[in-house]
Amino acid sequence: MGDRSRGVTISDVAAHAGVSPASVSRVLNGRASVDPEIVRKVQASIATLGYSPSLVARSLVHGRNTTVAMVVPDLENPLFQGILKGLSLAAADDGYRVLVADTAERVDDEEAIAVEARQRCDALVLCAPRMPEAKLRRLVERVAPVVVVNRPLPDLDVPIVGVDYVRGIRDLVDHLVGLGHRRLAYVTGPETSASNAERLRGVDEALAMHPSVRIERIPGGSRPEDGEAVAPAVVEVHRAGVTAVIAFNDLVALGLLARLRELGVDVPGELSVAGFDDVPMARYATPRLTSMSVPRTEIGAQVWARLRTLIGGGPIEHTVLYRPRLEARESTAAPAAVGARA
Amino acid sequence: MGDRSRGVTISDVAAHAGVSPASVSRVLNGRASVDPEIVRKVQASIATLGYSPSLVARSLVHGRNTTVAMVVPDLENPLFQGILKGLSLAAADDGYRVLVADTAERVDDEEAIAVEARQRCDALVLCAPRMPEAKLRRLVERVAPVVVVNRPLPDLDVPIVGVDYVRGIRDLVDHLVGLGHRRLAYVTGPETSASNAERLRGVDEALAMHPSVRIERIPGGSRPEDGEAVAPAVVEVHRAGVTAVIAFNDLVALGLLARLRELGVDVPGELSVAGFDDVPMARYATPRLTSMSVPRTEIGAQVWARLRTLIGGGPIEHTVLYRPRLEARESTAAPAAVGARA
DNA sequence: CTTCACCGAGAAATCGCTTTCTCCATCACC
DNA sequence: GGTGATGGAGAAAGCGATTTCTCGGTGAAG
Repeated sequence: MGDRSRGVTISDVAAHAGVSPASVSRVLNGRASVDPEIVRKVQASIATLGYSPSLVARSLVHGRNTTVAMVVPDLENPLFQGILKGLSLAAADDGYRVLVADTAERVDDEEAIAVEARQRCDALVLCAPRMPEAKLRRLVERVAPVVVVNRPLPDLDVPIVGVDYVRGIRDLVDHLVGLGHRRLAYVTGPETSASNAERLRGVDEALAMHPSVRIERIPGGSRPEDGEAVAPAVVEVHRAGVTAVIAFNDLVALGLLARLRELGVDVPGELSVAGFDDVPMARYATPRLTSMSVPRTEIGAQVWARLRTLIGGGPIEHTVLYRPRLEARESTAAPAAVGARA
Repeated sequence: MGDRSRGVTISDVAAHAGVSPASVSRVLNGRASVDPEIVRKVQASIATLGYSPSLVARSLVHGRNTTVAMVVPDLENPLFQGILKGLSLAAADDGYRVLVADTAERVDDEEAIAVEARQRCDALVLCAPRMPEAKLRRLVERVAPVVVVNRPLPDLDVPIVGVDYVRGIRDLVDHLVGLGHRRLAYVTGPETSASNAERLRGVDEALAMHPSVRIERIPGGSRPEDGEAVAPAVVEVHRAGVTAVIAFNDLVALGLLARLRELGVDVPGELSVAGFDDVPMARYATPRLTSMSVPRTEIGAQVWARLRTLIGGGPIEHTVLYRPRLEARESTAAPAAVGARA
């Protein structure tokens, strides 16, 4: 590991400088006052020998790694990328590094991967949108300290940082209703996805608040391909009177948009389309995609803040949910002047 | 670290099972034959105590971590994400984990970050497209074993995995020329970027092969914003006769595409646009973006293969360059029926 | 029946560092 | 000038595993 200097150890330095290893350690860590002469000699020896201390040995003594792990279902998802980036940068400021563990969407392996990752680190960040809740609860206890992302876990002592999907969907529906839409459709995410469940709650709440509105559900997915695949179904509901579609996320929305264009559906002229997450590409889509913006890197930074507290023996901080912000762009507009009532 | 079970050590297990720590270790690692009765007892004790061995202690003994680090300038870049993903999955198959170090494009910190990351790991993957070559060469020697991504470093003993940008650009130009274009433009990447330099070489070689072709250079960048910003300049050269544009990468191309649409330029009717990298979103752009596909995750896997060899004390394997594959989509087409000669 | 090779299990050394403990010397103060 | 407080440096004890070394016991061979 730190062995790039071919195994020169603290004892080598000590010998070379004619002092004890303890003194070298003191010089290294500045923990106690040391004779300036010794400091000088030790530093000289360190330079000469090209010594650099073994972090592993240090870790063994201190019982910590200054490393945390983040478990994600799919590194190619822009949301997780953003969180990883924010986490990684924030952690770096405190001298911590982040290890990534991509579970490649294999839900069954998630637990084992998380436990293994935890072994190597001081703490864990868990993004496991598909893991069954009971399993997740057990896991969380095993791997503490841990911060959970985007999973509500009521009554469990674990810090959670997430997105208020319920509110986000409500706000998005409000936006569309405000534009005059009364018949909407929601292209669902993966069935087992917790954040999809949240979004569905948002749909329900929105329906409760807008009695005159109807929202169809169309089984979708989480990737652009899913968006493409669902396009015919969307066209169908559109024919039946739906004037606006909310996709599970931007990836789906972008796929959908591409396919709709090919199917000759004018967005937003005939049909409004909105996504969720506001991925970087959303604003470069054609038309520029209306989306609910989620502060990805900020979430990552917040996760780190929670984790750091935990590692330092601090209290389990409160759950924090970020409220997505509407980014109204070109893909949503008032419905064509047909009967606006359903 | 593995301390989730509150510091139960191998000695605790040994005591509980009434055997020596050495035996517990043997049972754990299956290195030698052990009395079945002891095995049973030890396993029982392990289960009872919820013991799990400290990876750090192991690392200290073995002198390795089973962890490698990847240094990237920007985790939000789809290319690096793909490589990270491929690397991470391939490494996981061999029981290795990947630590990420995002340098946030701060070229000056790259060296320090790399060295620090290397301390924690058995090996390094270096993506440093902007680092001055001399500096990179020095660094590479310090942090070995290391694999370098996307940087040609002639005569240096280091495995390199990369993309043949030169060839890629040539092929892309061929594609455009084949469509009938004679006057092209290349929107450059960051000035200090090594892969931009490669692309420029590709441009030169292409020019040499097509004497009748002219290629303007337009200073650009590497992000969608840069693509948007450069749009007016592109329009200008278009007015002057350019019929096809190659962007440094897809992100730039996508930004450009969005802006061109707003400027009323028909792609590919009036102007063909091509990107590079074939990011996931390329095929969902409007029009679907022609690009040079780069096997991102495959590169990551290949990087791991090289790294593993190196870690195992194997030879420095040869440089491997992936030749990008043309993904001809809708954004490129034959030029409008004006004079096809420049 | 004795001797030797072999095998399995515990004791102990080791990995490279930090930290406590111990000791010696210096200083201040009475 | 003697004594206690102080401080700085080395010795040694961990941290938690692995691995070598050592030794006692068993089985086979002479």
